[in-house]
Amino acid sequence: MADRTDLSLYLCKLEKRSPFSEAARTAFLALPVRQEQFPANHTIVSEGGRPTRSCLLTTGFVSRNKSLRNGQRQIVGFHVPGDMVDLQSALVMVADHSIQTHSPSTMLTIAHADLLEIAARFPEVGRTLWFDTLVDAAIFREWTLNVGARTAAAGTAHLLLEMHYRLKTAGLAEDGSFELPVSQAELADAVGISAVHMNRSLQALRGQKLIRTFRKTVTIENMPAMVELAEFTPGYMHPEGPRALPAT
Amino acid sequence: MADRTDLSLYLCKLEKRSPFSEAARTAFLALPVRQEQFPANHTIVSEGGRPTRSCLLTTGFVSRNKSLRNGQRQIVGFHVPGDMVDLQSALVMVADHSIQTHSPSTMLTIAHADLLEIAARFPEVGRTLWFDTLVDAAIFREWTLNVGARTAAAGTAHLLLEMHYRLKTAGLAEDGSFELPVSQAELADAVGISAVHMNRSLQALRGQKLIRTFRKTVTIENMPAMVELAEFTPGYMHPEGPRALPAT
DNA sequence: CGGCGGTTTGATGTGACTCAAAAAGAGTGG
DNA sequence: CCACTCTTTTTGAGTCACATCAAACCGCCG
Repeated sequence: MADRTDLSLYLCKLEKRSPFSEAARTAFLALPVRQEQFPANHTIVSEGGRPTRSCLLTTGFVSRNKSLRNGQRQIVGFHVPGDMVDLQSALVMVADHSIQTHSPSTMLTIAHADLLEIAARFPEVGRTLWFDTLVDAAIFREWTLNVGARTAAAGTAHLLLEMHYRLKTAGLAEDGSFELPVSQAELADAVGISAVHMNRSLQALRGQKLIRTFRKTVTIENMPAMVELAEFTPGYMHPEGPRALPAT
Repeated sequence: MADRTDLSLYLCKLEKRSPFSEAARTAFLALPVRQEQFPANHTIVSEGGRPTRSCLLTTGFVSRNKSLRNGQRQIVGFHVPGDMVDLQSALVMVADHSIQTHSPSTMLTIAHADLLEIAARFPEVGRTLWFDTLVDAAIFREWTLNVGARTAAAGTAHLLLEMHYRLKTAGLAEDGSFELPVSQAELADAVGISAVHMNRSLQALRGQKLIRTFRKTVTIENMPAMVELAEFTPGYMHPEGPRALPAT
């Protein structure tokens, strides 16, 4: 799970969903990658930019956000190691949102042309990347619900549960504990509330002994109550993987 | 643009983005479809359901929504004729949201197996469907911004502008006028505000002579002011189409 | 030790919600 | 064409969740 300079981390995740042929696996691992390092709070892609490579996050923490003229920022998603952060740029030419690190991060970048080529050559690879995009979209939908319909406390709880779930899947959480290198102001931008109110929502969760925080580590103390409050059901992330390929 | 019992409507839209080979075009039009009719306010897919066919909307108006236990409902997207409403179910087995008609609608449905098969056989088809999903995701992101960061009036304006833009692209709007067969309560669920507040937001827009409404017809009277208020930039829908396929 | 980003607290304002009921349309059947 | 019902829109009043502003506090780093 540690720092890798090859794509096996991502391959592993993809194949957990549906296996590749031997040839696809070989070609995938042979994709030319470039490793890049970024400091914390660094903007990797800006809204309106035209990235030329897609990024696989191997260590660190990044977010995707959009902003309004008045300075209001909305974080529309977080990414954890093992995520293809900028898969969409493979096909979409101009970025409709920014991507930013929250802790020092390392990425493996792949040229779009290479990604499209392997997707075209091996249908199972294309299908899996498409599925990745579908899961991404499902997470955005849930986030809309979070921001639009849930109360501040429930939305916050939901965000924490999602991050816990995803980090655990990536092997980066234990016993309901995980590192969240994100300030309260940033969490607020993700849930669509003010920083002050985020602070008070977290206090409420702590007061009810649902969570505990120390430095940037969050511990979920009462998982059932959190799940109940947030109405969290991880099904929307589709851990079951994609539909099996029709027999050919 | 009218009622068609074949897929040429959708093919047309897809090929405006990037052309298919002759063989792909033929295979696409030969996909076995089934035409289905639904009345208004009919639930086509329920959250948790397992649809077996994907739907292309040919006439009517539908939405995708998720709800909370307390009855709060969030509409996460609308669809206009020419949209593949349920493309995602081709790969994702269990629906994470419901799909509902708002006016009498007719759909062409395609078996998932057929869709996956043609996507695998013709890389350009797979790529185009993937792109469709990417645009879908981009719209969800903008919607999150709408619900989380914009004020009620600006969010409402943005929603109206997006619907106008998409309907116009589908040839269903003229001179800033379009049919929106959706009640104010439903619009409220889309913008994440109460029905009463939606009513007052619409009154505000009317009061400033930005829009006019008659029955279910909305007319945008002052396009520049609306665009300014909503900070609407259609770029997020990526009308430029996908990146060109790498020369093989 | 001073400066700095982040967290916490308090006070006050307001945008949006809820409840309730009237008014206006739309659909149905006689 | 009217009477009836049902839905949708509109209005008013009272309340609450959340925003804003401002200042204090804290841990961290140089």
